[in-house]
Amino acid sequence: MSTIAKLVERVAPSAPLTLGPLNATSLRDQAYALLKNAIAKTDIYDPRQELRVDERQLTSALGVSRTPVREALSLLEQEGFIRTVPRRGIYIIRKSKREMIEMIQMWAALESMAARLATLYASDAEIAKLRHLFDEFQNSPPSEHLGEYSDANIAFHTAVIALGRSQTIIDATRNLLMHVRAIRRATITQNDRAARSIVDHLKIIEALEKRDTELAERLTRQHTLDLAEHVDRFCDFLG
Amino acid sequence: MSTIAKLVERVAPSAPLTLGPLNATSLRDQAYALLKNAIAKTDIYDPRQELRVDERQLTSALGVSRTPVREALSLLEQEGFIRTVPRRGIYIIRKSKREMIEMIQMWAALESMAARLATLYASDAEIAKLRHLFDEFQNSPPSEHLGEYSDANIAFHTAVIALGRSQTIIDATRNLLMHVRAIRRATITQNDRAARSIVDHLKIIEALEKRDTELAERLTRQHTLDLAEHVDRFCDFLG
DNA sequence: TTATTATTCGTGGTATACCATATATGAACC
DNA sequence: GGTTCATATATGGTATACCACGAATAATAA
Repeated sequence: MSTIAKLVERVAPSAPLTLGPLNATSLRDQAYALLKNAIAKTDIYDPRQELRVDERQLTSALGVSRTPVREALSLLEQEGFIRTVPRRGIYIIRKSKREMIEMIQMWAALESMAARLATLYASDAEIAKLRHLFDEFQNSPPSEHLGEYSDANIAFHTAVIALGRSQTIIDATRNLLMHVRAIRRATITQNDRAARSIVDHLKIIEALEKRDTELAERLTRQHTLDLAEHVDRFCDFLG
Repeated sequence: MSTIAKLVERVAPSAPLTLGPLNATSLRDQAYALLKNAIAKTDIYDPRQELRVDERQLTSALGVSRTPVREALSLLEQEGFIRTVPRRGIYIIRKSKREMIEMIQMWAALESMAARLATLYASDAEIAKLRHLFDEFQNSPPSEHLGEYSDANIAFHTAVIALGRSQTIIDATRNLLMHVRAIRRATITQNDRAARSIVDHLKIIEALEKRDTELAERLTRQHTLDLAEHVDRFCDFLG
């Protein structure tokens, strides 16, 4: 049984007797969500990780036919998570270092635009909430809670994007996050980056509060471009 | 026969006797490309335009079964070009004004990042080519050749993005272009925007030539944000 | 043993039949 | 004539059988 298949839970485990709409969403969408979650949870950069996805094995594991599974896989392929090679198999894609850097640069472009929009359209209350994300790290240095800080770090960037109120940008960054998240986690422990990033974040929050459009945009962009630069230098474990 | 179906040509018209690989690409990909082209050529904002897509009609028009057509439609749905309503039908999506503005803003974010990258990585020769796009408009005002100028305008923006050498950004903007193109064409005739835009373009080219990263980025962003602003004011024909 | 050929098997791709249900149609009744 | 209910139809969703092709394996010859 493949490693991915193990992560997958059955769609309908032991069918409880709840009434109501039995299947609000299509099997295709369920399979899509399930697979995407499985991929997100997998550390695809672990060299020992099996990257093969067995289509027919999935269908039996999910208890559905090939059709909805194949449609879900088609979507994932278009999003760049997997690649299907005719008569060879379906494989989870391991992004190269260059691709990872490009994705971070694109993230920088979108988040900085979101920051710009946030200075124009977000409410004071919404911006104020950003500070709370780091309340617990005010007195104790983040280096002591790297796991929690990493989550807060990602939550911060996601929140800034949400403040921009552009559903288009929010949607576009959702998939990017899946790829970038692993790198953010890995690099947070390097070079005291946690402590530095919290300084940057506070400056960004201040710029947003002052409604300084250009500054908020520039700081946000530069903060993420720094990550791209860091990956370029220190993440040679990527292809 | 639906309007879309009329635009679709048969996949294999009268099968010429050329040897070689008969079907290099899968039927799914062929159907996908065909449908996307058909949608691109359709003026979906013409109120008389039929937006219904008949799945079974398509299969007979293309001479293939439902499976590859359905997979192609799935991809187009995920890209936001169509929407399938269970037991109702499949419809081409007409973007709302807000969505259009968001897409233009996202375009601004990505193209300005590409301009930034271009100042760092593009060659002088590549940047020089940008000027040629407007050679024919140097002496005669663009208002006399709006059709050609509109094409050159779009070519310019696409070229700037290509100079950034980020395949990720290039791919991401390709779909955006399909939506934004119609608006660029429509607005080029308004408010003497053609003449103004050519001035902006020349300034952007100069900034790229001078390798002024911040300036090139800012000018590019502002130029496209101006379009968003213009659409917000004058394009009420959008939902 | 090694090289070559034949065969099997696994894979993704495609065609097709069937299903569930919302809508449309029309018949029956008041 | 209008309302209600039963039936038919159309549509997207799903299951399944089959296909073509290449890789892996086995069989065979040198």
